[in-house]
Amino acid sequence: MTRFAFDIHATDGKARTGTIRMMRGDIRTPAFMPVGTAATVKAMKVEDVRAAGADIILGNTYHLMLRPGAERVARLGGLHKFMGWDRPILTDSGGYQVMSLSDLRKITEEGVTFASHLDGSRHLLSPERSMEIQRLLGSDIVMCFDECPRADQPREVIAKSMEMSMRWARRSRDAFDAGGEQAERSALFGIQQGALDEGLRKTSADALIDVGFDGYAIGGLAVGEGQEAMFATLDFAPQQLPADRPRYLMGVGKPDDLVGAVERGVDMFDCVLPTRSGRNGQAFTWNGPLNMRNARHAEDMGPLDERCPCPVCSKYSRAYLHHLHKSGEMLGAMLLTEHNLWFYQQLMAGMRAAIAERRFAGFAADFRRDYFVR
RNA sequence: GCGACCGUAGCUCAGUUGGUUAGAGCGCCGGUUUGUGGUACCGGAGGUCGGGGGUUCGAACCCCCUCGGUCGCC
Repeated sequence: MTRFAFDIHATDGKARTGTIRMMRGDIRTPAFMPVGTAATVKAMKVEDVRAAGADIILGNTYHLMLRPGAERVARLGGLHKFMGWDRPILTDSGGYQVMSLSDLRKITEEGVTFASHLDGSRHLLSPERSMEIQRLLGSDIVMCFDECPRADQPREVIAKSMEMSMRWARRSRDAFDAGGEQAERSALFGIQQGALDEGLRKTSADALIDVGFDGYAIGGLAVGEGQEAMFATLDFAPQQLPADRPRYLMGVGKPDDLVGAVERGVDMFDCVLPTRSGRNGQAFTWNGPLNMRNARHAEDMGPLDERCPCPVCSKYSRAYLHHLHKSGEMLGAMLLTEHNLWFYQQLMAGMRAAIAERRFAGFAADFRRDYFVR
């Protein structure tokens, strides 16, 4: 069995399409990974996540270490068995969540001590502990423990943070390699930092390449800098990373972000948007996003999206979805989440096919024409 | 017929020693959400304070009349 391989089937401009082969299954790229933070893609059964077209989902070190605890998940047979998903799982390392969720963070060379958002209890997360937790979870793609600074910081702060993340990347590599049998079944990705700065991004990429990883993530984007700045960074950042390895843009994004990033050479994505927005009434369609709470849907018996073959669009009306969301019914969250995941997966499938047939530019133009109507 | 209490935003209500542009929750209208703190967050519209008269520099608040409602007593 292949531990990890990345075959690129076709390229079109900077865009590529391929397959990542892992022991638990193949991942078609460009890939979108639904976020399943706490051992669940919220509001979705795993069989429905798969039916939507997902090859891989994401889980979280930070959340699972706090509840139910990594050691408990291990005793229960690992994350896959625990949640009923037998395909690949990528686990985030906790670096981002420590920044975005916890209080009382104290960052040292050793790692980060922080207070849990659940009960205020103190915890330490370091490269070594993050690798251990991800091993206990049984992760397929393990992420290096990094620090994700806010983008609005001075260059020297960004630089110092990036340099520490690069030292942590080497420690993550060493700890991962010491993980025994689990290391022989899983892959480790490094995470490039450096915010919007081309020089820092290059330094970061070279440091990661020197260590050597199965794949390379682009971190520290989509943290408030705006799409224009993000795209400007993606004009150079992916090319600084090895062409024969998957490139993963962390935390992105909106449908138009995904198209623009694939256009610039990105292979993998994850984002809470389709699931979180689904819970809050926003539906993504080929004609742009819709707020299903808006009164104009109240008596619209049409489907969410005429072009969508998903189970929701083939059965339920906009009027019904409007009612469910106005009423706070949980089925509303479930149905919109399911549609949104289908939409995201169809978008990825469309991009893969377009790249394979070398018509990506046309696909992107058609997408933007329809998505930004009105 | 008499008495008490009550009438403030679409709904339920807050608002006294009378004092700046009358508030809340819900509802309504709209927006936001990017390596997820699962019913979130942000903004907006909306009121002749039942009606009329009076007192006062000034009334949702005090006085009189009136309309409507609830309860109680004859």
